[in-house]
Amino acid sequence: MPCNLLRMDPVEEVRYLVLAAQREGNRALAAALRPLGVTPAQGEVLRLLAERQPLSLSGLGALLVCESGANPSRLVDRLVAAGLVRREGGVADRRHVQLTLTPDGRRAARGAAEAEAALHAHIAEAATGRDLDAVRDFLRALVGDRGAGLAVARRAGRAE
Amino acid sequence: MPCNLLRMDPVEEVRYLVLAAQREGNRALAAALRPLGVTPAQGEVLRLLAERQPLSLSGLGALLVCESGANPSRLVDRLVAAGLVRREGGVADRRHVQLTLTPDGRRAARGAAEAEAALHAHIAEAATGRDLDAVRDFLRALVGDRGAGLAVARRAGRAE
DNA sequence: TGTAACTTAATGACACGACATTTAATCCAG
DNA sequence: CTGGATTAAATGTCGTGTCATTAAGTTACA
Repeated sequence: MPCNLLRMDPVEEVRYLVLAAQREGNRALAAALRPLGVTPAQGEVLRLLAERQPLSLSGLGALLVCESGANPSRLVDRLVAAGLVRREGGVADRRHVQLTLTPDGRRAARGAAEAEAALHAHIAEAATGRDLDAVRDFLRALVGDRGAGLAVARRAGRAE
Repeated sequence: MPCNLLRMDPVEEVRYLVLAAQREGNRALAAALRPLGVTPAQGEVLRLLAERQPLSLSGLGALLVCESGANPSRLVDRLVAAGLVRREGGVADRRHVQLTLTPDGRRAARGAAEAEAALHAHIAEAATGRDLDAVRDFLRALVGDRGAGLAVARRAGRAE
C-alpha cells in the first residue's frame, strides 16, 4: 500500500539511481568488452597501464576506482594468465612489482578504449540539455576523498 | 605525461564518480549493517519484504536494484538460513514461492532502515546548496528503463 | 648493528553479480 | 486431452569486491 500514493524520497531515489547507473554501465561495458575477452575491471587496469606503465600493484591500486581499497593481486593474476600483462620483480625495492603491458595487452587496451568511448557517448547523450558539471560537483562532494573518491581525484589530476 | 596537464573529460569523470559513489555508499552501508549481521543486498531484500510481503522470487527480483536481472535465489537462501525470511511454496501456482519476514527478519529490517537513514543523511548533506532534482533527472535519463533503472522506477511508483 | 615498525604483495574466506543451463509447474493451441 | 511453449526457481560457473591474515622486504631508530 505505501508506494503508488507516496512518492519516493528524492534522496533515496538518487541513492538507488546511483546503484542502478553503476550496474547498467557495467553491464553495457561488459557486453562491449566481451569480444575482447576482457572484463570492465580488467579493462580499467589495461587503460591505466597503457597511460602510466610501469606501475606497482599498490600504485595501480591507488588509481583503480573499482577494487579501491585492497591490492589488486588477483585482478592482475588473470591478466598475466591471459598474456596481457607482464609482472616483473622490482630492482631497487624487491617488494615492488613492475607491471607492464605485453603487445597483446596494448592491443586489448586500444579495444577497451573504443568500448569506453561508446559508453561515454551514452552518458553525453543523457546529459544533453543538462548541467553535467553540476552533477560532477555533486558526486565529487558525495564521494569526498575516501577510497574510490581519492582514486578518481588522482586520475583527474586533482590530487597526487 | 598525460594527466597532470590534461584535465579529465567531465563525461569520463562522471562515469568514474558514479562507480566511486556506488562503492563508497556500499562500503558505508556495509559497515553500518555489519552489527546486524546483514549485507547491503540482504538489507534491500528485508526492506522490500517489510513493505510489500509476501513476494515471490521473481516479484522480488523485479524490485531489486542490486541483482537486477537474475532471480535472487541465493540471496534469499542466506536470509532463510539466517532465520530472517520464510520461504513457502505457493498455493495457486506451485512454482511461485511465498517470501515473508520472520519476527527476527522484521527486527533486522527496522535496523536496516536506521542504517539507510544515516546514508541518506550523508547524501542530503552533499546535496545542500545543490539541485538534487536535477541530479535525479540526469540519472533517470542515464539509466533509462533497462534492468536496474526499471526496478527503481517501479520502486518510485513511476512504473508497474 | 639490530630489531621493531612499516610497506608490499599474496592469499584465505565469504558474499555478491552476471550469464547460462536445468528442472518443475503451468498454459495453451490443436 | 495432450504435447510443445512459457514461466518460476534452482543451480553451475566465473570474476569480482571486501575484509582479514601472512610472509617477505625495507626503513628507521635506539
